[in-house]
Amino acid sequence: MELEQAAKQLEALGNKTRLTIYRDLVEAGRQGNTVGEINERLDIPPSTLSHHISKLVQTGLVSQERVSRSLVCSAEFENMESLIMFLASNCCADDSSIWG
Amino acid sequence: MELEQAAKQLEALGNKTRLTIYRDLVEAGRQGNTVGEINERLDIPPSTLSHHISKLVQTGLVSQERVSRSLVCSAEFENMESLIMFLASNCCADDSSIWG
DNA sequence: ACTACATTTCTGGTATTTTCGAATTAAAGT
DNA sequence: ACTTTAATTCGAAAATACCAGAAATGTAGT
Repeated sequence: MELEQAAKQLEALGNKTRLTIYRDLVEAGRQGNTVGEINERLDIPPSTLSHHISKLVQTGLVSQERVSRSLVCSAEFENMESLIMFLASNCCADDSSIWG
Repeated sequence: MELEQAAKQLEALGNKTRLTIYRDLVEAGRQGNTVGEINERLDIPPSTLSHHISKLVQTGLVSQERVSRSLVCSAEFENMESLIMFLASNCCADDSSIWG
């Protein structure tokens, strides 16, 4: 992964609200959650929520798929893994210390 | 690690300049780099650089120690590892897929 | 005390982010 | 076509981030 993309993903996660949203999606697993469900659970106004989700989608950490009237959001686990890999290989002293 | 602290650290790393600074410190290893060395290598104006480093220090990702007239900055590897652990355990589908 | 050096803090300007109500678009049922 | 539901986009305010020159601070040598 390139530094610039990593920085953008880190920035997207570097906000309490968005990190909470992302974690909620992780908990939901592959099947994801609709925007409405996230809204109900976390009590974030629709427009605010939409912007935050949009930021996560832009960076590839979350994907969206329309199912009838709802938009289902899912965590993109593979991209998160890539980000973690980036941090471990570029930002750690020695991989063995953490991967061992 | 708590969500709020993780968000702050992610935010600190979620900036191209700061992520570059941090990587530079990782490369320098335990012995670190003085602010002046970072300044020379990355060509960032002193005041700007100082602010960025300060943000990294605030979140615990970097530490500073005065050595004579210079300030030596070092990456706090253990805190970075904690952050990676947080991401892997709270923000990934299944640890086994990445730690295997 | 004076000078040089290393870095921070001050200051101010510009840009971006965050927030959220209101208006709008999209989809589905009646 | 009309209504309801689901979510986005618009618009505008407040807060925060970013940048960098100038001034101040701390440290060491003369």
